[in-house]
Amino acid sequence: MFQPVSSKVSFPELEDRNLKLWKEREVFRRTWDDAADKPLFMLYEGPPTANGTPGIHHVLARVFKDVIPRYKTMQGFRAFRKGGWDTHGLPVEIEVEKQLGITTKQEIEEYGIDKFNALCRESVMRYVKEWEELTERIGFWIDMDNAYITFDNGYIQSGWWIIKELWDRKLVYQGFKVTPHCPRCVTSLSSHEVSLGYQEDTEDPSVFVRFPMSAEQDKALDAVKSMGWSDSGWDGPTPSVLAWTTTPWTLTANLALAVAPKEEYALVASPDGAERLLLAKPRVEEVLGEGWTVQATFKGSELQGLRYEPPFVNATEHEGQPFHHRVLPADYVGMDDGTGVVHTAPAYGAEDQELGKTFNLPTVHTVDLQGHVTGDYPGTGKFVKEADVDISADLTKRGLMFRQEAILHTYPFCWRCGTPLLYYAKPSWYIRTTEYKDEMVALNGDINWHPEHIQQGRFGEWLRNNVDWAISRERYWGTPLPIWRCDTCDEDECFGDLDTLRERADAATTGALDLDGLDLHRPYIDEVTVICKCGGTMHRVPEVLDCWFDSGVMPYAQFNATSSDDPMFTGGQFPADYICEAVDQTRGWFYSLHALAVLLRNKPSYKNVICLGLILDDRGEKMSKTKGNIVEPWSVINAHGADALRWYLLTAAPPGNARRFSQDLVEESVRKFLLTLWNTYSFFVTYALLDGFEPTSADPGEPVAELDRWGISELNQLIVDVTAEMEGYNPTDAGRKIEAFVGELSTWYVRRSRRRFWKSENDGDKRSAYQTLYTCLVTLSKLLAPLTPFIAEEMYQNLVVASDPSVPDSVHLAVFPKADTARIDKELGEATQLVMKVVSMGRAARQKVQAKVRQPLAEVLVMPKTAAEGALLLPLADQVRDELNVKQVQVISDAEAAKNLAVRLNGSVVGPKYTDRLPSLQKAFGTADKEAVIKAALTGQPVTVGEFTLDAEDLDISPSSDSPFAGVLDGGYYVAIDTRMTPELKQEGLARELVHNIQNMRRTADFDIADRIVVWYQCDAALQEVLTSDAMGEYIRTETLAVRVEEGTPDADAHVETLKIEGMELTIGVKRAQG
RNA sequence: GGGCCGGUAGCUCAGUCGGUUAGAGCGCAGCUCUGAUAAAGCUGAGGUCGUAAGUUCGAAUCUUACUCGGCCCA
Repeated sequence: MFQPVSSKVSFPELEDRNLKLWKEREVFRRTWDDAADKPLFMLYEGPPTANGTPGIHHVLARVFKDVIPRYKTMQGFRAFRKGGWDTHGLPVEIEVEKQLGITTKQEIEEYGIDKFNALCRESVMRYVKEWEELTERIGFWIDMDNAYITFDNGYIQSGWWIIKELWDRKLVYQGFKVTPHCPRCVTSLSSHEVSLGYQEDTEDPSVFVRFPMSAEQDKALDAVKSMGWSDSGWDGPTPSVLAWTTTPWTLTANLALAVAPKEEYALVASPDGAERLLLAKPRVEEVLGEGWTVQATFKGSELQGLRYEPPFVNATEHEGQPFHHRVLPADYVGMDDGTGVVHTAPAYGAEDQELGKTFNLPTVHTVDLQGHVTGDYPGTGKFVKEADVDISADLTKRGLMFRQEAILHTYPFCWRCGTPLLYYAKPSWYIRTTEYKDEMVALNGDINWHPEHIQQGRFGEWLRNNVDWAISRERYWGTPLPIWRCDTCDEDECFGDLDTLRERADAATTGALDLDGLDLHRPYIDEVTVICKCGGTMHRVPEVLDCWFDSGVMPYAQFNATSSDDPMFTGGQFPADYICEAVDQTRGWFYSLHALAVLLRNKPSYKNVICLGLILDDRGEKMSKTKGNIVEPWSVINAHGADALRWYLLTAAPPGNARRFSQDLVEESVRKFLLTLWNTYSFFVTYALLDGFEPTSADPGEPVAELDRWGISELNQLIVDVTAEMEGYNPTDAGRKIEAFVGELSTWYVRRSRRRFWKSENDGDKRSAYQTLYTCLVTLSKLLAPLTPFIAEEMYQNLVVASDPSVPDSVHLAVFPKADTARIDKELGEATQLVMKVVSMGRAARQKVQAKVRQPLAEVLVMPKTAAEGALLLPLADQVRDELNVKQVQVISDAEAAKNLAVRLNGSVVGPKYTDRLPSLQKAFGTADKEAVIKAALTGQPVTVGEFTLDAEDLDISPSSDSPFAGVLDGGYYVAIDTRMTPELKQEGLARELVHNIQNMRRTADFDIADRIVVWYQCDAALQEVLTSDAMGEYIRTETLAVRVEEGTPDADAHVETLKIEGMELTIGVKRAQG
């Protein structure tokens, strides 16, 4: 027998109960341990950082991560779900800096790297407990007991192995990376820190500088010939390229001039002909004003290779070859400011550096890390902003300054100390991902992206514009870069494992260290020195690896793999079947996973990915700590429960879209879906208990009742749909379809079936109704299990486990439903939709004439749109009759319908159309055969009235007011009720009115549904006639479970009310019958 | 400045291949029904489908430009 289920429910309590049940029965563990023979389904958990409390956006990701493995488990897979923690990186260090009240690297080193890193280690796991609690509470099943942690030695060694693999393939190199740098703090700033310090209206110099073309040029260059160059030099004044900059100090490091390859450039001569300048044609007038004449024009691409004289001598050779300063093409050059020629100093601009890499330019520094000019330049020794003055003066003196002004613009300053930031190229370690760009792009095509547009859009775009991946950071708390450099000969060597390192370690200095027990972090690993082949001593380079590298090695490091023969590669643990993160991971984890897998295995590392949009607040703004609009997940969960939150997050919006979040919307989704489901469930259990219904596991066979056949048909269609959506990684539409089904189950199936459960005979029809509803509820519990695991478990336990010990003891160990497509009856589905349409129109018709549904009527007329629909409707006429409370349903033709309709000209259409001919049309229309006109118009045919041909739009058809039928016309359907009353109908109406009132009294008196009662009444003759008539009296007793209905004074303890029915007053008393 | 996504009722969202009258839920107003419901039903108010142009017999849907919002990059 089932446990009774109240319609009142607290979802949070229900969830606590089931959390305990899962724990006691070890359900999650058994999905793995008892499934050793099943195929693996791999989830890779993108590790969160546990140095802050989880927010609602984390819940979003965790719910979507959870849904798919739960579904796959029920489909017969062994779902691998190992948790993980991201523990390294700058945010952790900044947190500790705050704690210590320090801000610079120097202070960290003074404090002691060992102590600093110990604090980092502590800090990063500070909120692990909160994360674990929330994870468990929302029902995200992931193995947190065996989570991988990126700071573990085992994890670090996997990273080392991968660096070594890439190193051996010559894919790791040291180059320069331009970063925003604070010369006072002597440190790089993260992009987040930079964005804290932008200042508008900063005054800076704005200088236009001549770059005279070199006397020596490449003979192959057509452009220089047309400018008048030959072996003997320039014919006429030497032309100069004109370029613009706001940082004169970077001119000391100028190595190239960049032009837009697709734009047009012009060689122009000054009005007096003494000067010739080359710049972008669209910029000529704005920069030079009027009077300059165009001598020749060139595509930017034609200028590539043009040699010029740099303002300062800074490089004459590179990699053993003579170096010449040249014009080079770059897509980033714009036409909106400057001269369309961009001065390029690879050491002091990110784009400059990229261009430098493309064309193999050296990186020449003329400024030190404190921002002081070095070498032999104007202003040497001064801070760059002061040196600007000296440099400008020098250029003016040498005639290279074309124009000098000042501008106001937005410039970044250090958020800590207010010093202007410099973009500065620092040595950095790279992985040569560009070598595998084509493979990365191609293999991205094998990944199943949701939403699809990310694949060729944001992610594809990112891959196509790939630049080498900078993987090192000059910091402390991170995986140390396993590269040692010789003090003597500068040789670098990479160590991929501890054994090799141990063999090569310098016993004299390292001997005392126990490598196996060593914390592989700084500063300890830095103490290990190695003897170089040259005999010198090698020290580890100071850098640590970026935490994105940590995340990218996760597929291998979570198994502590240290070789490409590791069993994980052949055991199905790679690649992942599924990952899920928010869209901000496009350049983060999605990329780091993909890049490393392509480089290492020439394979994608995930097959399917759901890429989630951001969560915004209820006003559509991004949630952030500073705005204070963060929604705390616990308050939502405590108020509405985890299933409610899950359901809302899963179904309210497509996962890829940015979405607004508000607690009100969660509440709405509870009311709309969870409560409807619960009430249906509660209804079933309540009546099943009354009737002693026991489910059988045997297939009850084809149900007899049309309604049951419909329910089962819709249910099987639902299984087909939900399975398809889940297989397509679309839990949102799966959920929406379930919601639609539950709605119809509750408001159509159950409402229509109420009397079948309520009637006293325990016959086959009743049993069929129970069996149908039972089947629907049990199937729903399984379909819902991945989405709302708690309520699904609650229903399954009570409906299935309690009465059948042979089934799995948790819905999450059960098999996902399989559709019986033979039971899907599409025609019946359409017919039922039609019934709903007709019933809806019938109610509208009743409403029009204020005819209560409680009052039976003789007949309803239905004109369907097509004859075929009429045939579809007829077998279900009973349902229409019942819903509309009429004695008869008649399907009628257009012609018959026309009798009850009126037609007039649609003035607003006909008026403008016929203007002055309107009176004669009206005359003709007045004498026309109205029924013929209506009939034609209903079928959409044009109709001839006198000399006029009228279309449907010219006519306005409406139910006729002088017909006894009150009708409604909508979309080609006509439904009309017969408003004529007979004494019998009237009496029946009164009887129903009495039943209605007595039922209300039962409820007010708080009787149990099954209580038998005694009824007393005092009323006038008309009502008494109803109460005492054979047919109606019996009907009233049956409906109200009355053992006696008698005239007289109620017992003193009866519940008594005085009522008015149809203007007639009566007094009724009700009381529980004895025994 | 570049890339991607979105803009449909007061709110949250559907809208299939371009095709009849652009829908649902919530909210609001009125009515009805009800011994499962914290429900449900009916009616009404509420829409320039972001704007404009184009393609087409026909555009919420396709194309282009613009605009607003969001994200990423520079």
